[in-house]
Amino acid sequence: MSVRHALLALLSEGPKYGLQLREEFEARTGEVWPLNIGQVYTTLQRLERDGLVESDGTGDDGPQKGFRITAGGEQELARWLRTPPDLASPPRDELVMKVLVAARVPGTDVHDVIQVHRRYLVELMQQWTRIKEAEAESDLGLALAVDAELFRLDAVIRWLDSADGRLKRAAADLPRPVPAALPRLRRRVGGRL
Amino acid sequence: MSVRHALLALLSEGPKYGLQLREEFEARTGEVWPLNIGQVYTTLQRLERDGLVESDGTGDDGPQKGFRITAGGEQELARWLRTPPDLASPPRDELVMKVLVAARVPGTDVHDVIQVHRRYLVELMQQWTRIKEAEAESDLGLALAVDAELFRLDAVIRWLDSADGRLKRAAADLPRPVPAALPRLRRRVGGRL
DNA sequence: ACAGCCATGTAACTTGTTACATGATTTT
DNA sequence: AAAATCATGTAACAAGTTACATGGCTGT
Repeated sequence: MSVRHALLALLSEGPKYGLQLREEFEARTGEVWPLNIGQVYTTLQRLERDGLVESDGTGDDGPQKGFRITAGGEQELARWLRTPPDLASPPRDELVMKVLVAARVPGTDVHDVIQVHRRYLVELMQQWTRIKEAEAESDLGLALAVDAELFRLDAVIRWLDSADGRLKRAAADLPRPVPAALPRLRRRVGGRL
Repeated sequence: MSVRHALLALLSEGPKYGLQLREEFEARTGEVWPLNIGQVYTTLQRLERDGLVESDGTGDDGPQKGFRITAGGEQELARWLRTPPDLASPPRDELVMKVLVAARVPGTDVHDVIQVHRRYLVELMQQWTRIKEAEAESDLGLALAVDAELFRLDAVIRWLDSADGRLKRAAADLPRPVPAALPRLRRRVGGRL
């Protein structure tokens, strides 16, 4: 749902063709987010089907087949830009899932699992930091994209540490607290917009 | 790729059937991550196809059709728990994309877009905090899941603030710095494990 | 002439979602 | 007997990935 709107945004600056869209997408994200070319074409097809873009004669049945955004497309783009992503039921983070689930797999030490991942995350942050120092000064998109990743990784590391603490405390307090079958209540957050 | 392994982990504690897997998954994540029941069944089919789980006679062709993990499944689970997620080319965050892309959509004020989303994120954090205060004491899974979300949201907010600053500075320094066509270099990070 | 690139596309697959269909058992 | 809930599944779709096929143009 994200790439779709990004392409729409690029087209709002003027007609573009497939490969060009990929290049501009990657340029704006400092080459940090590669974009599959196959997806560009299939996404363009769906956008056309939904009436958000249309072919602008040039290069039909040839190279550099241009697309232009429609009025409906402009409208959808404006809507998207002001609508917060649906964070209501949060994305299932893989690392979080590992920890939640590893805590009870027989023969597995959760703290081991946590530390293995923590080391990897710290190393990743160092790599991104090096890239940022070397190149981000001249490339705003790169700086923003790398920052986003650094903030994200930092948050994950801090969560791992807090989870490690919580799990240690829980293990000390009650050896096996297993609240096996609780009454089910489904949580609902957000949804106001 | 995440749910698949979570189910495997649940089955490593003993045979389970479909609905039961959903219930236990949601219990461990404090009901914060709802799990679609349809996905449970299709994932079980794929796991069986791949030889990671097998049906344990009980309830075949009836209700409570049990599955048990195979040796291959145990092995795959252990591998997964120690393999860091591929963070090399980072996930395309929708909010980050909006900002990177909104910066240049004609007739759009990036700072507006940023502030709209910032307000929403702060409100979401407050909601999660309330839930945590009310219920997390008695539910470790919920506490961990909510913490993960709080850390994540906090990171996003801080990134929004830093991006806002960066964009303001960039606008002041050079009115339109557009480095239109840079030499393409694709970034590679990680990949060591 | 041929290698290499630019450019567009298609096929097959995975993960995930929603909605619907179908029975069996339990509750009222 | 009807309604609710438990339980399993299927169909159709969206988004994303990889790999392959095809053709035009360019430089050697």
